[in-house]
Amino acid sequence: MRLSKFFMPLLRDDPKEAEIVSHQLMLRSGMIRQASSGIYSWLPLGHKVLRKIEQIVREEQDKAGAIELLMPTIQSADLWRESGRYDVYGKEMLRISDRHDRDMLYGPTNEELITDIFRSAARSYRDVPRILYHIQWKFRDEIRPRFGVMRGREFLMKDSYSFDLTVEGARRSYNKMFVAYLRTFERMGLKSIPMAADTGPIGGDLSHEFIVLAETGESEVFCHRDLIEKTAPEDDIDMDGDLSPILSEWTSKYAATIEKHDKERFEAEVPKKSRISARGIEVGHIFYFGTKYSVPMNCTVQSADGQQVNLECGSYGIGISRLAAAIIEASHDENGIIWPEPVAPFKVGLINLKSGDKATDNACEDLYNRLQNASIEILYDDTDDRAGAKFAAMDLIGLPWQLIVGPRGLKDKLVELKDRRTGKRDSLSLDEAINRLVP
RNA sequence: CGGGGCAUGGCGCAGUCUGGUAGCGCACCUGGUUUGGGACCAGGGGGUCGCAAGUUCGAAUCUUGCUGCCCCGACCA
Repeated sequence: MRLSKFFMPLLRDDPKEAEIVSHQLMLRSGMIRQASSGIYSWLPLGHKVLRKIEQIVREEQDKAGAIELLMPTIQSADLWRESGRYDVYGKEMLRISDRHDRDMLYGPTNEELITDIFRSAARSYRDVPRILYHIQWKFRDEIRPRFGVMRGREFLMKDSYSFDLTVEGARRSYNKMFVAYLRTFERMGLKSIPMAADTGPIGGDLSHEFIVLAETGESEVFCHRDLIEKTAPEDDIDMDGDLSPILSEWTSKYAATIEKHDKERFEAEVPKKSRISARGIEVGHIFYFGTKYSVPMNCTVQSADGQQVNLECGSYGIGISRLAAAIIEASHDENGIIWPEPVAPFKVGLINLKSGDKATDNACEDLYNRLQNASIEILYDDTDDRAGAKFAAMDLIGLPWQLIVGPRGLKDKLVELKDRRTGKRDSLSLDEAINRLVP
């Protein structure tokens, strides 16, 4: 993409409404624009990041055997009356009526809808287990939206729902999602730590929050140092095998958010040098809730011995739009964003230091074409801004690599490759630069 | 929802107290000089001062009502 043809409105100053760094940087880098309180448009740069995150989540769900579908944003109130949640949910639920005065709502979550879908299709124990998921926008009319997309009213979520015949089966589904989540966040360059959590209004008795550590995170968390140093299971893990050892490995050490923190237990269980107290952001939440919806909504299958059995269920969320902000909170410096490569909107920013200079233009065009042909995502700053402005803009938007081309280096047939994270620059020939960028 | 604050060009702000017909920096356009970390000079374009009613010869400024947005708290992926 040529910057001169792209749509990326940068701001030099922080808009005054932005309080936290991810919100400031998302606005300044032209990723998002506020439409109204807690509701955002995703501009091209932000949209690319959102899609990258979404795709990683999708791949890890698929790998765990979950099956993608898509449910609507607008739901009928009838299903919610059936589960009993219509009157319980409160003002967070955006209630609307259609032209026939039917009660509708913009879905804050989808347990009712998926249960309705599943009960109408599943007849036999052979139809389970299944994990179904979708990636869809949700709306919760928060009393006070804040921090940009970190706590918006409209947000993009991945939601999975598991259906099993038995409690043991439901635990296996839960374990799959648990492991999938570890891998998902690690692929995005994040350190996530599963922490025991309240089950909240959804109910149930087994639940973990996945917390990403970030200095500017919103909640205070406490955990054993070993958990920070742990890495997620490898790519070759058998998701259909017994995952419970991994679960115990990750849940046997102390980890709690401030809400669940037990200071005495923390100090009793964890040696002083291993105690971590930090800040974090909740990016995922998994629940096992048994028959909470399958009983009132009569979601059953027939078992091998001929009985009608209510299914054992769980739900598993990942805040996709929130992750974009969480990644920035965890990865930035005073100059701007530092994208981990797997979620970067482009891999490389090509900086032409002297547009209009023939040798420089030619070298840039050559690099641009060759990298494009190698399927490298590249943003070419071909504008006639001054060098300093281009450096500042490229640092702000945080592409992992900057390829810097100017007359000074070209005299010796060299260009510079700068690593955004470390700031390290290497002078290389054009061919070497390309070899470094093409895997 | 309780408490506090803000609303003036794309962004950041001054002007409001003390009423006289709108200004600054950045950004944008034109020309020139520049050109490796947010250049300089000159000349331009862009604003029903959130909305409505009122007071007044005259309202960004005073009064009343409304709306939107932000911050703290309670709540939350």
